[in-house]
Amino acid sequence: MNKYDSLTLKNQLCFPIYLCSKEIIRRYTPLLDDLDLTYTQYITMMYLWEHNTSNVKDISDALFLDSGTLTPLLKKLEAKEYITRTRSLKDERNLDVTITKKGLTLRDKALSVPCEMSKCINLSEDEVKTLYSLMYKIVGNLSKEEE
Amino acid sequence: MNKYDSLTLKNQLCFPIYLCSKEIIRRYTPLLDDLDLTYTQYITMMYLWEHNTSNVKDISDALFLDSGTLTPLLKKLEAKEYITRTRSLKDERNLDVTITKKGLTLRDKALSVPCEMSKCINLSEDEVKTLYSLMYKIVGNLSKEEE
DNA sequence: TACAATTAAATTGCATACAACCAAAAAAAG
DNA sequence: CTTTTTTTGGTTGTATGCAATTTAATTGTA
Repeated sequence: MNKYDSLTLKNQLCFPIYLCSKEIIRRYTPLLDDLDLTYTQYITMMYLWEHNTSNVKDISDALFLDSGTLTPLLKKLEAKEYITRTRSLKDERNLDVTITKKGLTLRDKALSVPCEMSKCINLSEDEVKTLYSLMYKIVGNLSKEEE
Repeated sequence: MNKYDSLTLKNQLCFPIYLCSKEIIRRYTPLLDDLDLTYTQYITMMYLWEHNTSNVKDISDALFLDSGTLTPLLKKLEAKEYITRTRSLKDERNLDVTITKKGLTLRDKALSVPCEMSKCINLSEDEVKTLYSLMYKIVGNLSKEEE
């Protein structure tokens, strides 16, 4: 026990969270290769599968990604013909992002991914529930402090 | 309840983990500015504060970062004069990474960081313990599958 | 001891991430 | 109805991350 104990890796809570996130995303990669999606593109598609049409701001708010990340990412999804990008007629500042037929089709191919992932994660239902709520609690606490 | 329920953001466990990691790192940034460190550089220094001397492979194993990430990062830490990089005499394939006096001094300046962070995270001791063990459980499960 | 296999870093290429800044459009204020 | 402010996306710059490849050094083997 010494004065620098708080600065050891094994006493960090953030480090395993960081590890966990990285390793999970690394594990997604081969599962998503079939869909020609990266992890970030996958969650973007997931948002669009639920909403069909949206814009950069709403996607940004939902996924906690800024335009510097989203603009090139959405261009890549457009290049793969999973979405379309058009200026809104009502408000030219907005960019309408809409899923295509090809993008919708992808949803069926993606159905096996969540199941495969949860097999890798391999937690009990209770553990998943606990973890889920703790994660959102932290995210909430972090944004609370920020106002 | 429909067939695509497993593909909604709110039913993902991985998404809040990913969010949490990102938001925590974003919160580290201003705290680490004083030390002229990024988050990844910070955990690398943390490892070196404990070990004084190491090499790329051991750092890589400890931090789950590959040489493609570490090589440029260590060069930056060298440029800041926090570490030295020299080829090992015993085995020229190895790169000796050693902390400098300036790098050691940094440790005292860093002492306030963990405390500040845990104030932002704001979880109870029990919650921290639960979360910590669940995170390492997942990391363990993921690497188990990988042999 | 030659030669193959292994190991450690470095390099290359691609995809995030975010801060900081910018430009255009729309809304608010006077 | 101008002028100012705010909002929305885009751009630029810096720093990861990782897969795949390469190079050099060392180890194992016939």
